[in-house]
Amino acid sequence: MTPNLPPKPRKTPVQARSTATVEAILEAAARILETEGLEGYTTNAVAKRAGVSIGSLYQYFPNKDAVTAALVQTDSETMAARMEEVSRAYEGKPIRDCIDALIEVAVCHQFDRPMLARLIDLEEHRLGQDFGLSEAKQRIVQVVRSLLAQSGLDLPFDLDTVTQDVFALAHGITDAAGLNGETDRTRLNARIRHAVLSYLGVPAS
Amino acid sequence: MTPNLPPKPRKTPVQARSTATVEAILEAAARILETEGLEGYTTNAVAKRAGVSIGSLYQYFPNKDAVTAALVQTDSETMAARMEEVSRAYEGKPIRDCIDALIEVAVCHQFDRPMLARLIDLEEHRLGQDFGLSEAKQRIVQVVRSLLAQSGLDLPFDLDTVTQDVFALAHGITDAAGLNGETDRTRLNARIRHAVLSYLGVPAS
DNA sequence: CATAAATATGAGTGATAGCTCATATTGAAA
DNA sequence: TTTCAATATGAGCTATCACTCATATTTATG
Repeated sequence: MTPNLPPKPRKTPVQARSTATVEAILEAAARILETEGLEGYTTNAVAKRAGVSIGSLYQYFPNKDAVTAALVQTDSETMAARMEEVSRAYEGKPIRDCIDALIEVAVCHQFDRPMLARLIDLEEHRLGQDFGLSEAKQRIVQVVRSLLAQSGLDLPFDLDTVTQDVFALAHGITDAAGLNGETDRTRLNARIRHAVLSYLGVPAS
Repeated sequence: MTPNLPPKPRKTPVQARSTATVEAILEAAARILETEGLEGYTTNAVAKRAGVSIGSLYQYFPNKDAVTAALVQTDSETMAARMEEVSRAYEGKPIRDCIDALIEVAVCHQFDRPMLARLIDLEEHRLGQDFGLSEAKQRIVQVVRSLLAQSGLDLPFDLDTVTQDVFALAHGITDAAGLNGETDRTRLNARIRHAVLSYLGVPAS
């Protein structure tokens, strides 16, 4: 049986040409979400802005959600890589400095493209775990979790809760600042730093 | 000139019947956003769940965005009223208690319907100020702003920044908890309380 | 060059969403 | 009861969106 089920239409790019096409599509998707929001986020619009035909898009992505999922995944993996790098670079150094650097990364990630970050977050939840999205996200959490575990701090709640809350409050503050049109990143860093350190109970320097 | 521009088709309900219709529509809209998300949020679906015809919906709302805007506005006004009530009730009492009560209100507002709260927030920003949404939101902010102003606390940043950040971090923590499927509201309150009080520099009790 | 695989194209298709409008029903005032 | 405004109805129009497919072009390889 299984006569001719159209075999999951997603070719893997092998030539440089098609790799560029896929990259252009993902970049276009990001830019459209950023500037037009979900309403303007159509596959035809993405293809057009990427400078490729709609047919090309569907050669590499079986459907629209797959484009979104790829965007989310790329985004998460970039973030994970940066945070792991910072974590390595600050090994042995004071925790305050490491937290500062991590905040810098996180803020940079969502502050100058607030709408995009927000919508990626939304779509990530909508798509759920069914697309294998969670792996990179867990690596991100793990960086902070183990940093806190090794810190010797007397945490106000259990380790997982504190980890989640630190992310969440930093996320919340950044989100609000971004949507509010703020531009002073240094100032934003200072505020998040204050919020995080005081939540953790790190004594003032 | 101006021959017969279809005069902004929005009737104001005058009989009890139509008031009930409008309420049913808004309630249905909320429930659909909560359970189906933006994908299932169509005017036809809203009308169906409200138990009215699609034509009735368009008698009272000129378009889909107007339904959303009304939902947002109702939501904001409920929130504003509750916070103002708490603010009045706790006048003269210790600021810690008032903050607790305000957190209770805020958490209650978005914790048990996290998806709805999230999407309302998103749509609110998408619609922008063009719908006169901001008035109730400003009242909400004002409650906390004046509470802080009268507190005599030595704030870590300027008043408006602190106000915004307190909202944002509480919002972030609640959002994450809600999406994470947590159910223990008391515990969540404690965490937000800790985050807010330590951010504000209120000494431990 | 020859050939086949990889890649690109874009008009077209089916489904659905927002919204209209002609008509029907209900309620209130006289 | 008569009459008219208020309210309700839902089939159907139009636009748009996700997605397909037959065809054309480009590249790799021998």
